[in-house]
Amino acid sequence: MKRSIEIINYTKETTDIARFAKALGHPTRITILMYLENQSCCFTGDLVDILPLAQSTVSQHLKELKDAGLIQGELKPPKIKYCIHQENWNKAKELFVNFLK
Amino acid sequence: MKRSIEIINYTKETTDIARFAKALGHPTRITILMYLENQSCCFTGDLVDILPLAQSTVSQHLKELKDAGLIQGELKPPKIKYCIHQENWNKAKELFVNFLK
DNA sequence: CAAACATATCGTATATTTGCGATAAACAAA
DNA sequence: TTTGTTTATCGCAAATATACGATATGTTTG
Repeated sequence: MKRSIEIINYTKETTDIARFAKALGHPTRITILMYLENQSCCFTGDLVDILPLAQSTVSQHLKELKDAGLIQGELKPPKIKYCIHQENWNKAKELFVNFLK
Repeated sequence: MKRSIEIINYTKETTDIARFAKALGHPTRITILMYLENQSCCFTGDLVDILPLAQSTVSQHLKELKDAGLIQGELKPPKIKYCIHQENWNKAKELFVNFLK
């Protein structure tokens, strides 16, 4: 897209909140995270079974959650166990609570 | 995009969280909301002065925040005063806190 | 009514997101 | 080593988001 020359210098807090929020900004990803909260952990395949989406699509949503730092994957060959990244989860909570004060 | 025939039936809570999060998923909108939290209210022009973005772009971000229910506009002709929509703001806080427990 | 002002909306260009099927990669088991 | 299992990645298409300038809208003032 056309863009102003100037590059906007947001504060770290601002970009952190926006980054977490963006990752949370899709109902499928919320569903995945709610599932993880209940099960504490799960495999990609479990989610593929639950969600009416292609395996590649689920994998892509997981990647986005991982890139945002909200989940982490642990190798349990040939599967991968995904869990909530508790440290970043707490950080996100702190940011949101403080922001939505 | 290509889509599975099936329409996904997310819970209301899921779509509510995702909708709020999506609106919060851009640093410019976080900046606007932080400004509103400090000033309590402001005019579109104030934000145009602060942000290195075109007036139409700022207006568009405000529309998204309004559509998500996070802010509300009050006519103070010829200006429009924007404030945080406290009721929905609290609702968002509740949803996030509960979700990020 | 005309002019000035503030803001929204339109039209458009580009970037990003979302989804799929196909394929690749990594590992276990035979 | 081959086969099966699981997951990630690639390539593509469609949808949505982001940004801009131009224009429209609504209101006050002269």
